[in-house]
Amino acid sequence: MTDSATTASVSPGHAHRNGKMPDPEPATRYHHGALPDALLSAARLILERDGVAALSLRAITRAAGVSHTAAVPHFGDLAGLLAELAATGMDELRAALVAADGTSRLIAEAYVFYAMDHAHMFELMFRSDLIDRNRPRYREAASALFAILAEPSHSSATVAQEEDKVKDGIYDMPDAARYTAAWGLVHGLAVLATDGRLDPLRSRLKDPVSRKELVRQAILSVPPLL
Amino acid sequence: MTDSATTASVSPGHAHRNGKMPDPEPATRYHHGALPDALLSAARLILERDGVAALSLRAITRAAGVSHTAAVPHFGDLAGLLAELAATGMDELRAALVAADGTSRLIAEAYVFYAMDHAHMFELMFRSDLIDRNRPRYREAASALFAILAEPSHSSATVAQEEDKVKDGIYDMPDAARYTAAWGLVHGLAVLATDGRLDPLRSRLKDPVSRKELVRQAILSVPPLL
DNA sequence: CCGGTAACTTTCCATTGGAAAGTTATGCTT
DNA sequence: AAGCATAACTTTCCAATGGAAAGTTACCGG
Repeated sequence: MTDSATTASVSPGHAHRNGKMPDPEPATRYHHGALPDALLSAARLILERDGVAALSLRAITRAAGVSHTAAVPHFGDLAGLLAELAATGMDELRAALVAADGTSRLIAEAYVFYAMDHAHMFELMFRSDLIDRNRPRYREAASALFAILAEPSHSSATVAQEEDKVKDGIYDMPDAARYTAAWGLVHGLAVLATDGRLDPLRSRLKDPVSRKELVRQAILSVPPLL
Repeated sequence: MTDSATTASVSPGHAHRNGKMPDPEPATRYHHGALPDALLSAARLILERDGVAALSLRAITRAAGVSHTAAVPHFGDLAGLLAELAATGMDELRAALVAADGTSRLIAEAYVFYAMDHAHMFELMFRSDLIDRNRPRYREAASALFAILAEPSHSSATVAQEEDKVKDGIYDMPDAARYTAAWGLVHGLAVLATDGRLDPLRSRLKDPVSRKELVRQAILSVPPLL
């Protein structure tokens, strides 16, 4: 087969910069109008359905109904496109952490659970060999994510104390060490869990529990770090 | 270019099953005699020099001076070969942990430092999309590695107590949670550090330190888990 | 000595990302 | 309102990949 199965054809969407409608419904048109979004949607679809390995330039463009080089003007190359997609994942993870507002343990849980609930996206987000980490969009999303983890407002100290500490975004070692440990813990748990690395242990459990429960207990076994 | 640069030609090695020397030095011979080892050596060379992305079947076989399908009889496919290579990495990491015998913090440090000192190998070891995790050699190496982390002998309890606990390799939840957290922490730190994810934070440090120092402080900021 | 089989090589193919060059439409300028 | 620069695409081409298939070579047990 040449394509067929993977052809999900993401619709154009129409959003010309000016309000002018370009044409009612010309089955296929040369200038797509909203290709970047269409490509990202198509890529997301493929990612969620078939995993990162299926994210080929050709599969994505095929799903969007364009030629396999059509992404170049917008994203440069595949790594550029995937970086933009990964950036949306970063945003979502960040939103999940913000939503889990509360104790540092709930934030930690939110990090790992997001990864488990969006394993493919999470993998893409940290596959440095696949994405162009220098894309501004990605850089900012990534740093905004870390900012949540390094936000001292979760701690027990007063607001005034903490606002003082974070001045100019400069950290002192005790804080940096704790943020690093916290990120390391949740990221490691996320990676191990989504990769099935915890299952051998889980199957040797006296009374078995779900992946998430094991992760939760693991987080609880560590005193709050933030 | 077709090859040249990547041609590192790993020497045959000679180890015919019987003691009989097959031929003094016939520049090239059809039956290599020790292809599996030669391929693994070549792969290791390429991995350490150029990273996992360079680990193509063709590059490896080229470096070993054989045709690009010569690995099939021995390893099945590329994922099989890489799994064997990754297994040796698992063994080395395990050895490093054993050598770091002592407090659980030193073991944790050894885990992360091995990853940082052998970043490419460490990446391969956990790239489930590249390796055939079902290969017995890999499975055993991986489980042996975890066994070190889950070895209660690092704790403060008596030998008798612990030997009792680990009976039949069945864990109860409190232990499992601690082992999971410990592995998560060191693995996460290893992944983040080797991927350069800690550098943005590091550059915002009041008084900068090396990657390793940051990692060490991070580990120290967490109470011993094992 | 000979036949079976494992260890290789050669050839072939589908798939990939990207470069290069051609085509089409858009919108800015006058 | 016309036309022209240019951005958004398509087509074609290429080198590289992993693996299947079929052909060769050499070892090894009888």
